[in-house]
Amino acid sequence: MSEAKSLAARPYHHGDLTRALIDAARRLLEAEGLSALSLRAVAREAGVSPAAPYHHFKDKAELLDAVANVGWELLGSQMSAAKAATTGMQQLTALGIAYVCFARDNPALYHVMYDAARDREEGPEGLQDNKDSAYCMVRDTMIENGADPSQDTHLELAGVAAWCGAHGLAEMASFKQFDQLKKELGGEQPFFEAVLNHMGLFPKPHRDC
Amino acid sequence: MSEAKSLAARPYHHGDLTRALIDAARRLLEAEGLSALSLRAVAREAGVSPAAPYHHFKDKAELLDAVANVGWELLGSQMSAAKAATTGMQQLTALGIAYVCFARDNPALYHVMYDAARDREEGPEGLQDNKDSAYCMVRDTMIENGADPSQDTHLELAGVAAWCGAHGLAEMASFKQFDQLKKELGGEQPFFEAVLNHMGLFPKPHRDC
DNA sequence: TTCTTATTTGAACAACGTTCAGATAGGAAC
DNA sequence: GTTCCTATCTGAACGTTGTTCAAATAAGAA
Repeated sequence: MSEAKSLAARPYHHGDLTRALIDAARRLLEAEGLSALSLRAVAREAGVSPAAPYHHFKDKAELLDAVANVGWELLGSQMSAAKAATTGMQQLTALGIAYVCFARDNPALYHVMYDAARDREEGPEGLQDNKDSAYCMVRDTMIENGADPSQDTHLELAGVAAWCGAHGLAEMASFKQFDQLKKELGGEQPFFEAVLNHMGLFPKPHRDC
Repeated sequence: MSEAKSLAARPYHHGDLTRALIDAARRLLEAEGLSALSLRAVAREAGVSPAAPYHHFKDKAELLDAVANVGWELLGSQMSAAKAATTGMQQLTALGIAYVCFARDNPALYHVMYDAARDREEGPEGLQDNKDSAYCMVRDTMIENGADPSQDTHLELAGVAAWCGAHGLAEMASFKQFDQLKKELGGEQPFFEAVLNHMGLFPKPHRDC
């Protein structure tokens, strides 16, 4: 794990340090966790001096923003793949499972994605405009499967509920307190599915019961 | 905002520095946010030297654990009050709303409560055993309102879904992306209520539709 | 080739978490 | 009341962090 040694005789000008820094940050993030992610460590990992990153990012926060964006793209592509592999109503389940599995497999990255969002008090950046965004994909899939697009408020509510529910589950899925329940339900994925089903992931097909 | 000046002639031995440090930390947390919360700043705020806290807490993390515990107690008491002020099925709604409002009113404290939990990879500490805990209160209220305690797995699932949903909503409620929807629904509390209703906060009264 | 500009470095600063020897004081034993 | 013990607190120190800045270096345009 170090770009520094493998490219020992690196030229003075790096070429694409911006990218290299983001990659180094992601490597450290998964290997050592968020608390060990210092700007200096990222520079070290990329094989440059502590001051070098400041010509590519204004801040440590700005580097983390860039990392977060990579995370959103990765999440989007994984959800997209999950949707493509299923049909009909099951697509919504597949999207939810893919979301939670992403968080389980990239816990530190997932944390960074929401930290960046919380600090600037908006939602995550390219999450509503971008067509491949997680949020829009859920919305589109709901419409494709019979939700009524003219009932705008209700549809949006369903989307928000699904988003909140998936996020809550994603953040708590690793708590040991759920181990027993997971076992009873036959594993982690059935647990995810059961919890998501219990929440408003799916638009109600008929009027209230 | 400083214990230091108001008690200028403090004796060499503080009396209850443990408590004073926790209080100072909470004050700084709400005033300056989590990122500004250094151990040195807490010591400064309490009017002692940077080394003093180490005779009361092993770590910065241990101090934050103590702050988190205060937070869980506070949350429990607010939810308890919300439950006492309502009856029947509305108690569940009231519990959910109280939970989300607590997070809205104490964002930094709420963040610390879950950070401490995530770092040690269990759920929050006194959350399942403690009778006044948020989780047990929801469970009890569900049973009091007709949920079947013999269907253990299903009941627990409902509790977990409610917990995840409320947490997700609590963390995202401040995102600007929801401002429009809040307005359409007539304010923040109706928004909370609508989202929580959409999720599995309430056990389904009849068999599936 | 020379000039301009974008990168990169090394040294520096303040702030942080943490440790440790020494100073101080409250309480127990005499 | 004096002596001793021990918990508490301080001051100074160490290594690390985020960030800034002048000076060094290289790449590309003139």
